[in-house]
Amino acid sequence: MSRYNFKETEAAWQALWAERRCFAAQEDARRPKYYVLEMFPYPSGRIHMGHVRNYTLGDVVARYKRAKGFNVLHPMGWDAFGLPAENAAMEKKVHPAKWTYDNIATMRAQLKSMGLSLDWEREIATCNPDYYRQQQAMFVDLFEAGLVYRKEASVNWDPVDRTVLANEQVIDGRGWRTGAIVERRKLSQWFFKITAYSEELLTGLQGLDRWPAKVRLMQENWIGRSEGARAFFGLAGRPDRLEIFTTRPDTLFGASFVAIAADHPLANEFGAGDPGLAAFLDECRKTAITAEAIETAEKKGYRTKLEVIHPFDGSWKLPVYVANFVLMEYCTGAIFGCPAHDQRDLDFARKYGLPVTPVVCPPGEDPGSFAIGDTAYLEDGRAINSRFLNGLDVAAAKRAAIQRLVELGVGEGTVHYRLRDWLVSRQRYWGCPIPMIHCEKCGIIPVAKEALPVTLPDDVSFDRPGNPLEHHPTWKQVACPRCGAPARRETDTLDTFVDSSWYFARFCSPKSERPFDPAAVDYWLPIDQYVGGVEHAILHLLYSRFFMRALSRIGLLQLDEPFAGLFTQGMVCHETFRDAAGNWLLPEQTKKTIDGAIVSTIDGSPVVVGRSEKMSKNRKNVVDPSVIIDAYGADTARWFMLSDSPPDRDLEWTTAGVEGAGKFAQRLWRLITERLSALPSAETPMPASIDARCEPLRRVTHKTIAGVTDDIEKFHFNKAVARLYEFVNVITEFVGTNGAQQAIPGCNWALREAFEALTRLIGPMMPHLAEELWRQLGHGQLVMETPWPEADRALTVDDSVTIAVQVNGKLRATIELPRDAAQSVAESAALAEDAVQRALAGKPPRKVIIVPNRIVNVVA
RNA sequence: GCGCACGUGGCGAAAUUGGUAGACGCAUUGGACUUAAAAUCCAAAGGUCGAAAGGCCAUGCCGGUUCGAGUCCGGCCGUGCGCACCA
Repeated sequence: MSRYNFKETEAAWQALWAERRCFAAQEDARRPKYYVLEMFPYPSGRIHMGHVRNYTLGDVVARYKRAKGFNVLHPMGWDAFGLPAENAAMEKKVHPAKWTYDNIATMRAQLKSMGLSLDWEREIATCNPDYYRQQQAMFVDLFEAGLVYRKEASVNWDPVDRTVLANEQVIDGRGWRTGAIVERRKLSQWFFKITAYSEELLTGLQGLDRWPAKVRLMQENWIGRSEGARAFFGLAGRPDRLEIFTTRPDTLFGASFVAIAADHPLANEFGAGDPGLAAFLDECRKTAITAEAIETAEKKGYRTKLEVIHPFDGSWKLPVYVANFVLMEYCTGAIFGCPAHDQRDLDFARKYGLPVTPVVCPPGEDPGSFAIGDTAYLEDGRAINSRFLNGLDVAAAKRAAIQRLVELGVGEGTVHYRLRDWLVSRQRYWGCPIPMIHCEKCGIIPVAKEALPVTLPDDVSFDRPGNPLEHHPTWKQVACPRCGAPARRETDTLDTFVDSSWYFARFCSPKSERPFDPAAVDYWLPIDQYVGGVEHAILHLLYSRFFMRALSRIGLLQLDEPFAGLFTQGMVCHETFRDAAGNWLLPEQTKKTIDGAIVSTIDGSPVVVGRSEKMSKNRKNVVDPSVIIDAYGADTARWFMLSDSPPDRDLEWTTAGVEGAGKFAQRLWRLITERLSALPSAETPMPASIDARCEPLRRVTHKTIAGVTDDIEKFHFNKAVARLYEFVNVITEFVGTNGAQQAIPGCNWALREAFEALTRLIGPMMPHLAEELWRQLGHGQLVMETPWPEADRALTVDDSVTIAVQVNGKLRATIELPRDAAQSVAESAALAEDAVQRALAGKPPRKVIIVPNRIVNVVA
């Protein structure tokens, strides 16, 4: 029995693909293009199973589309800047650049062993000065276009990584990488003006019909559009005014107080002359901002000595509170409270004895007697107690109130977005230097384009905490480009999410002297299919959508949406193991004893098996892809990744599953290679007449072609796998299990057809095995150069159909009928069934429902 | 708290979108081959009653619509994800 030697075979085909430059892409106006991309990896050391899944999914698409005749671009690169390199530098005394490039070399070799159809000639690394030089030029252009600015703001500070973070990188009040509770710090920082595109980024989502609805919704919520009005309340006895935002301008006559944030300028001003207020402000600032803290924190206010005047009535004064639930970060940091129609305001009013005036009357209630109890009324109704608004419904009252605000010059209708500008400066070394110079005389001056790139100095030390660029003895000393006086180079570097916001466009012309070659980006963009983890639903995917718009503004390309199709894959999970002391154990440090118990291989002690979780180094529930590829081969690892679980769901890694995949590869090998001698040659045309006994096999072949094609188009790879198993089972049954002698003698041509279809259909999933089988089948051409098989429609539709027969909705029999048989034929055939008659128990059917080619339901 | 998903055998999952629930795989059990094991092949298998034929019960729970519901509607329960003092 011959065994498939995956080790030699995989290496040989990989070498041949590389030698023939099979995956090198070139623009070709005559062919339809297809750009498929997986999110590029951070070179952390070695690839993990998440990478294997991600790149396998993308590679199936790439190879399939190539076979379908598309000109496919499928590149790979490295998201190479980032903090782990600096941490490694501190711990292992190795330079971040060396650490990073060593990791890239390791991971590149690992990826190559997977047999991915990647165009390695386009490989890029974001830490390469050739790459970040372009990014620095973009930064300067964006600065000049007003899309980059520097301002002092209250920002998120991660005390562990010792850098600021963007809003998107703070999750539940904690840094996204470190998990440390972020602090608020007032710092001068660089921002990208993503808010200039709030509306566009929101409406653009509607056109992304090949994105998961979930991701679109998340971005929609993140942008957080709310329509309402801004209104000005005059400060009693002062010339200035207080600006508030509300979504309910129709309830202005129900106002009973105004509340401002503790960080509001007015709060600070009054705190100076009011020790009680000063103490309250202190208390507010100390309150943590984690989810739990917010959940439990009591809603508190402090009544200031300030009063404001109602925008609609100069004689109506309202008290001003400082309240701990009003956020300076959101909108103007000031609200008006309408207790009758907002639950939080109601609680507040009850607590501090403020009036509760209903101004919206529910339908059916008497306006004269309607009163609010413990629950605010939030629904629609008619305006009451609201002078000129009385009688209007909520929507009309909103419009009328806004109109009056405008007439009186005390406000206007407005749209507010939750999205904040993107804070991009980081106080770290291993990132793209921000090409700016601070001159005492001239201010902030961009580095001249000719002087780019501003490269990172090599001679840095990580001996003390903080930014090594800041500590460098000479690097930041520079002459002002404008006046020549001694000036200071910007020592902040860019958020690595900037690097990843345009890498996919750089792949179109990775060696261009300009950021992009216009012909190349015109040809390849947008990306037809992007594949990656859902954890980037907001961060990377939103930033990139913004960045393409910003780059279009400065004329580098013309593109709004970079990712026409998006697929978010699930995680790779594995059981977790701990020993008696609670220490995590690697899967290979555990074994199953004869009686089924799991014990440690270190000391034989019992192991506690925990629930399956995402593979992570912390929990040690990881399996090294290289170990698997060495033991089972890349094709087997890929096949397992594709079987069983739908790609968008989490996948449970099991040794048994991988072994099953390996067995299938061997089974395929035997099935085909053991019967080669019986087959007609590869060039034999279809015989003029084919033995009727071959038809069942031919039908299954063509149905499988049609089914697998449809499954791949829809990303239902697990179903494609199941279908191929079924196909193999059918072929096996057809040929018998003891070699070729049992096959129907006249059907060798049909058998070759089945084998060839099978080989081509597994090509995207198990490319090496497919190539080898294709060669064994006598083909000189590569299977990856062979067009995708076409199903013969005449063979995918059966002449007869199995119809279910129900009595009162319960299955009683099945009948075989010619396709599209007359309803009367179906009815009499159904009624002729014994089981049907038994179920009817002699009663005549009241009604017979017939769905052609599907079902007959007899109603008794 | 708000929003969005999802709940199907021992396990991963299918189910042509309202029409034969459990395809396919894993694990399991029996058998063949073998001195034996591995590998391979064949077969069984949702639960339950039954010797069998066959019946009944089964898609988280409770209702509803329908000739017919895993699929649609309403209400619970549970899990996961996102956002969260959002004005």
